[in-house]
Amino acid sequence: MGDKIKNLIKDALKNLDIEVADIALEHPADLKMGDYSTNIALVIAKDVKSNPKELAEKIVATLRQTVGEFPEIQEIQVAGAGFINFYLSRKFFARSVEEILNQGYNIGKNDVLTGKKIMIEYTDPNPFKPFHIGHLMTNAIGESVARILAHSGAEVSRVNYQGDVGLHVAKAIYGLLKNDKLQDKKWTRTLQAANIGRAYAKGSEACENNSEAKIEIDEINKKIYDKSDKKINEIYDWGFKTTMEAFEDLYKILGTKFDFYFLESQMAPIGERIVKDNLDKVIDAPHSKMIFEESDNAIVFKAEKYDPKLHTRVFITSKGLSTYETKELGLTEEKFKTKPGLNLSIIVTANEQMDYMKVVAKAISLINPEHEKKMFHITHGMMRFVGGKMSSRKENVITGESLLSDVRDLVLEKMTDREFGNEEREKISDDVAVSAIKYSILKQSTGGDIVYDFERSISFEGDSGPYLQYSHARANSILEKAQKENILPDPHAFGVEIFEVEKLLYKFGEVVLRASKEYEPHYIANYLIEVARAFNSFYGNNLIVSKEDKTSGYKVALTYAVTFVIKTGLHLLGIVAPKKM
RNA sequence: GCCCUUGUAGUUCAAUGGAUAGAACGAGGCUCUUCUAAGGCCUUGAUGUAGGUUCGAUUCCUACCAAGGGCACCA
Repeated sequence: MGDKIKNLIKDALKNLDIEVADIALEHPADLKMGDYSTNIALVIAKDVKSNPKELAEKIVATLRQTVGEFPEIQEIQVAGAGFINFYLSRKFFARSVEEILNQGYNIGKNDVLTGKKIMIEYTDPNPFKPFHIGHLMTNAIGESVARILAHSGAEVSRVNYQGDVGLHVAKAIYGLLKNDKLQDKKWTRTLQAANIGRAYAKGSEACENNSEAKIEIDEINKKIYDKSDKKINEIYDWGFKTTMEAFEDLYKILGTKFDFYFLESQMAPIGERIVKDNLDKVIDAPHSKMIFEESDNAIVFKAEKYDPKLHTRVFITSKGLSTYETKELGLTEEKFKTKPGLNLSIIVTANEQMDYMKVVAKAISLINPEHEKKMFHITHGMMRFVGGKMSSRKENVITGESLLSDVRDLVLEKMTDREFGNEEREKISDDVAVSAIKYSILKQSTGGDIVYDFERSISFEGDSGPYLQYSHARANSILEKAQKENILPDPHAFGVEIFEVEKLLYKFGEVVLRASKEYEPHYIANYLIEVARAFNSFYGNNLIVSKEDKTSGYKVALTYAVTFVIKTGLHLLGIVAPKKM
């Protein structure tokens, strides 16, 4: 529709002997100001030496001569400083409702990424450490972006990258060795994993405050690498399996299914090979710059030579161990190998990793420019909470599991007066809890920090995930009633009134497209709230299912369209929309 | 010190260079013998400071102020 209006304006301008390169057409923020709006008169007024308002009137007069051929357009008006507003017709909205019914859950799809292979890495919790709400944040964003890109036609692979070796594992094993109770196998997988997380916190604390413990932890670390100690090997195998499986349990509830797992220990030798192949290699000869060079017995990359905003980072330590940066080189290569023909490799992390990711990216651009061009880093803000910084090294960490169960309890409390089977009740409480948490993360743009507020994140009112689910469930309940009363959806049985919710529904595809181009789920979250609000208002002011009402079939059709849009939109946020709640 | 984020109602967040800066929470009032009140309706309140570009700036540029993060062997 937008293109049609643009062409219409172009033709009108041509009639007035005005040529323009591009016409900005937008949806006014306020529905009273029309469905589409252009500022073209304001933009070109100066060039054609005219007053914007008069020019707008002139353009509108010309537009009106041809607009009769377009039954979708009801009215064109000049408003404000010289805006031209287009009001769409009753027929247009009815047609858009019909279109949504035809598309069903395919609504909002586009094909800008059709044929593209995209890999997206997110979540990345480390075995032996707690899965905390920071991981929940990365998971929510990554999963949502993955689904949005798939809705734009991309072939998406989900990837998880995890630190299976390193000091954190040694700390956890130290904590376990010092406290047998934390190794108890009689608990559920989830509780065992929580104990391992506790052991990590204890080991970490000991490492900071006790020099003997630090030496012991270093010993353990060596033994983990060379696998020389049977007892440690046993604990390692159990701890690795237990924490990894506990993560899987959580992914199931969260609605994530990874296609590939990469482990740091496996990436290290691949990265080391790349570093060694490029050691002292001179590139960009006139300036005799090198990629990797030796400095203080370590192998480093002096990125500031290429970009003054970057800095030097160590890739291989003086002890010969590869750092995160080197493993990242290996990981990048592995990703492209795993998925031949990969067009885009996305990584989602907190923004504290931004600067060194840039250094790594610079190194890759020198080694393999083709890969670097296909990489994209989505950074999100830090999850912080009232009362200080959260750290899994201390025990003031909120784990994903504990947060979920707290929210679930509140949901169950709220559901006591509704009738459900036990299994159904469990499933719905999971879905609503996940929705409360994910929505509180996804409703804001990904750049900034999130101040974590327990009360707020579990809110079921207003601007929340459960509000969206509730709106969807209510709509479904109406559809059930309509079915019982044998009122079929009929997109042609409309009356004169145009409901606000109709004016929102047809924009869904544009919102998905924008979210997909900018990797920003919050556009969808905000849009869905608007739709839900408009629907709830419609619901409150209209009797939808009614034998006496000749337009009831249309209202039912509209309600169907709302469920398709909300359910599909929630899916793109990684949230399930239950039929009842 | 240098680099990167971010500064919007009391609070948490929106606003593809546009019109009267939107929500939600909070506070106050109304609303369920019609389809789920986790709802609806009404009232209340904000662009860090100083310049610049522009017909028009929350948005772009510069400086300053404030918060957070990063800057060599942790990830």
